[in-house]
Amino acid sequence: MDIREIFAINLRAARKEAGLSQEELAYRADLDRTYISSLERCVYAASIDVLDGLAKVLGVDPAELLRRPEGKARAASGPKSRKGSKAG
Amino acid sequence: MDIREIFAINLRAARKEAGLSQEELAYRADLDRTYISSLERCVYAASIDVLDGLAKVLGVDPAELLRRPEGKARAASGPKSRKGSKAG
DNA sequence: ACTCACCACAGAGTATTCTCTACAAATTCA
DNA sequence: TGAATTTGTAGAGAATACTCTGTGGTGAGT
Repeated sequence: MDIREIFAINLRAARKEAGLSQEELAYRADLDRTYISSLERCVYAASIDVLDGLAKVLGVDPAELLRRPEGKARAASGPKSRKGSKAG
Repeated sequence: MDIREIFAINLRAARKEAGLSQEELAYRADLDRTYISSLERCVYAASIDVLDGLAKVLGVDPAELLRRPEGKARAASGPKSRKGSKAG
């Protein structure tokens, strides 16, 4: 599990915990909405300045956002083809 | 205390702890020597990829490098004017 | 004085992050 | 089904991280 993924997972979790949309978080952290989206999809490696800004808004410690999730969530690696069971 | 400073302090401490020079650390982490120097002087905001690479080489947790030093270190702020008016 | 190892610092170039605009899929609500 | 909200994604440009090269300063050992 790479550091971007750890960060992405923690970021999304903390964001939801705070009850914020990507847009609202972006606004408060003075960042772009699409960039938040990218971070949660591991597109970029955020700088520690960005990390710090997000942590402040989310009310967590910066180091917390890089902490590898304990349960380790091996299953979360790939959403396989979830399209099949649509049955609609 | 800004996040770059926290990182700089922790990086330098971990590096010395590991008994490495900036050059040796740079080599092992596949980074440039002058860049390591810059990071320890808060010139740049490292990306989390770099942070992760350095943490691996130094044998510490990535989150550890962002952990605010306990205690304080308020005194270490500035090397006063050590120039001594050299005058050409 | 000389060498050696280590570090600060600057300038220019390359690579990557981050912003902005725009469109579309997914989700929620009525 | 339809409207509002949220998120994914793409492309182009501005900002900044990161590399490479070179200069100089400091302290230890000879």
